[in-house]
Amino acid sequence: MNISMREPVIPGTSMAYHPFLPHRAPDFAMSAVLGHQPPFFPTLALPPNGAAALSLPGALAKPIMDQLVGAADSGIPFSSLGHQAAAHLRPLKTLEPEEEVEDDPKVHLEAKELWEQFHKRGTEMVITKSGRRMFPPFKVRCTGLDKKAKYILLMDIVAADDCRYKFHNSRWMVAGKADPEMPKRMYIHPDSPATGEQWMSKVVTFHKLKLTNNISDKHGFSLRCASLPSRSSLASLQTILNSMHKYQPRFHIVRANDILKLPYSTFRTYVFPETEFIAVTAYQNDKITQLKIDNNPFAKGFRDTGNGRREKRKQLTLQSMRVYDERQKKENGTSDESSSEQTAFKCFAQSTSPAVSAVGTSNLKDLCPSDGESDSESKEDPLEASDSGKITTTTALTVNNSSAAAAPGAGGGAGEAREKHSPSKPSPYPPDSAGSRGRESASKAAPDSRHSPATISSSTRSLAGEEVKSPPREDCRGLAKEPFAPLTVQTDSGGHLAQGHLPSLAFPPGLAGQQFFNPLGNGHPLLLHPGQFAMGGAFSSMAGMGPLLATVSGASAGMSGLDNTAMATAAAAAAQGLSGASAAAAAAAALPFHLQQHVLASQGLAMSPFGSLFPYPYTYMAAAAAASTAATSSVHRHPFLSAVRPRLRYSPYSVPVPLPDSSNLLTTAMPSLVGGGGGAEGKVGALASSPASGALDSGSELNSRSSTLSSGSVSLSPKLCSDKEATSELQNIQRLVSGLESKQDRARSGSP
DNA sequence: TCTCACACCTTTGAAGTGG
DNA sequence: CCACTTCAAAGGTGTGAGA
Repeated sequence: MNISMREPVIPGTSMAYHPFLPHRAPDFAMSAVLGHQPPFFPTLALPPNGAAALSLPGALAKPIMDQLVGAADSGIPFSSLGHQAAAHLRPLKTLEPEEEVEDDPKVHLEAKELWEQFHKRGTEMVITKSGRRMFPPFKVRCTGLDKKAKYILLMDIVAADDCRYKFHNSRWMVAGKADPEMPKRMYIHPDSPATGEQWMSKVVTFHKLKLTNNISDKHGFSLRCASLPSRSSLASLQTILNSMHKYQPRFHIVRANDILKLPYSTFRTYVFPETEFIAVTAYQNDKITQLKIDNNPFAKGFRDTGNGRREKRKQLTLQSMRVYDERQKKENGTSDESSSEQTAFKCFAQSTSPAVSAVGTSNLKDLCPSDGESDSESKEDPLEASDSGKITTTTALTVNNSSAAAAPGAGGGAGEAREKHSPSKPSPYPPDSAGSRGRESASKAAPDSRHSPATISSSTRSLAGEEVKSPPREDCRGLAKEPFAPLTVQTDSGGHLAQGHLPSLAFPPGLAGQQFFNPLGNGHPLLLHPGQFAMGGAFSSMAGMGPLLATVSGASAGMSGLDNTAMATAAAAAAQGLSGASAAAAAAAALPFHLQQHVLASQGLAMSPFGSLFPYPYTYMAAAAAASTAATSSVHRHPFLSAVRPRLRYSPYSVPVPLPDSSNLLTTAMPSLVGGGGGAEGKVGALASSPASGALDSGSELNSRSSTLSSGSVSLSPKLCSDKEATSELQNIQRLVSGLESKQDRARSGSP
């Protein structure tokens, strides 16, 4: 990246996009300057003091983008572009070789069985104003990464469908159309960027991510944050969800050595259908509650097996009943003592199950008839049962994978680390939090780090247990050994995003309109751990990235620039019941490419009701999203979970080239369907054994343990940074940025 | 349906202790 | 200086009452 901040400010750019303005978040988004679909339009949510550090010369964006878009549309060689545009093409071009290097990432969901158990019951995730963690925690293990290359790992949570749900008659039912979707945020793993080797050596966890329904939540660290967040808040960032709506977490791998390159990097997206959940403010399904209680160590106090509140309550009640019984006996000497006693016991036994064999345990038995051993383990240590015990044991029994167990080196190391940890104090998330403290048990984590041969193959299970038999899934059924397997999308080549073919993409009914196809086009802001901004390299390169990362400025042209056809399309889409986003996407799809960007950007910005936090709400998606959404008028998002894992490559760097039809895309997207098409999916089972079992905790010991991270972009773990240090870093950043700002101000005033 | 205070629990890190 | 233990604060849970 060789772009200098001394780039002259180009006039005519809306100040609203100036990132230095205090009333706006340091939002910057890279427009689809070259016709590709940026995986998302990131809005960095930053710690207050560091926010300015990401301030970028957004004012440059529009004119440059106009040049690029114009060139892309007209086929003008980039070399003929003005120096500004050309300057911004350089980094893109230099990235190409890196993107060309073939790696074959595979992602395996940790605690898969646990997730499946929850999923069978229609998992609920509690969301609160202050934010609640996900349980089970979202943890994955990566393989197939290029050991040397650096990757950024992200997670986000998107709506699974367009429905609102209600819990009625002990089951979740659709209760209408979804409420307007909350602005989404990308959660960047705090260890990002790290080498593939480092990622693969650990379990990547995102348990620090919290779910909230509080739209004024500040934990995205917007500019509006008035004070330096506490250390705890640094480590826990939140994403906003709607209660009673269904969501799907997604995991993204981006090969990039700098967070700032995210916008033009290739995204590989992995979706694990079993991680789908319904957000609730209070548990609706008792079974879910019990399952959580039985598995979440923090809820230990509610277990029937221990001395928790429930047990005490139960005992109290039991005691009072006994007293009552005795009184009855005295009053009525003819009563059957034993029977009355038993009656009382039966009553509780039925309602709450015996202490040792908890309800949850029995539930698990129902779910997993064969894992009696898990049960016993869970009794001994429910905590272990949650992640290591049950899951690991079950895994050992049911998952035919010895790769993890065959990783003695790493496992041994982890085991040593675990020795420090008191066995009586297991971590709730052994592979991560325990690992972060060097207590991880390899013997437990290793079996957990199984590979999923079916990881890349399609799932035969649809959401909510429905059996949606889409042809692709039928085709892949034979390949899928596991009921759940991640969907993968790789964003890469951008040809199909071009205007001409957009509406013609023939996605399977299930995929068309499926949000999954625009998953990264949602305009997710980025949730970054503050430590990730303590990157000298990042900031230095950031300066040059300004224009590219800057928003699609000048999008204020907005809808006024729409032609009638586009408007009609949008109106029609809206009339057909599409969401606003869909309608917008439809409109965009009907527009010339360069207009699409503007329209969408404009809408997104205009519609953002959340101020600085959400400059690019859902509608701020680009062409791919538009294509997928517009491809069908019937919103059928579900299918993306039931369909074959698509693997799309949206190259951020290529000029849009219309595809003849969708077959090309699908060929790439569904290698499992098109024989040999995809390679990655075809290599099921060919995974190398996972190295260590360890945790790449959000707290992240990665950086502290490893000195191999490049010095320029090492992300400091929040845990490792004291507040003082963080403050200092942020102040430095602020100074840096203030310098940039003054530069830019001068440039702006000096330009015509 | 949501919010809040609450009790119960784990995690975390600092302080203390001993070798 | 290191390893270990102890302790207290912080924070994660589901509960249940009330709005």
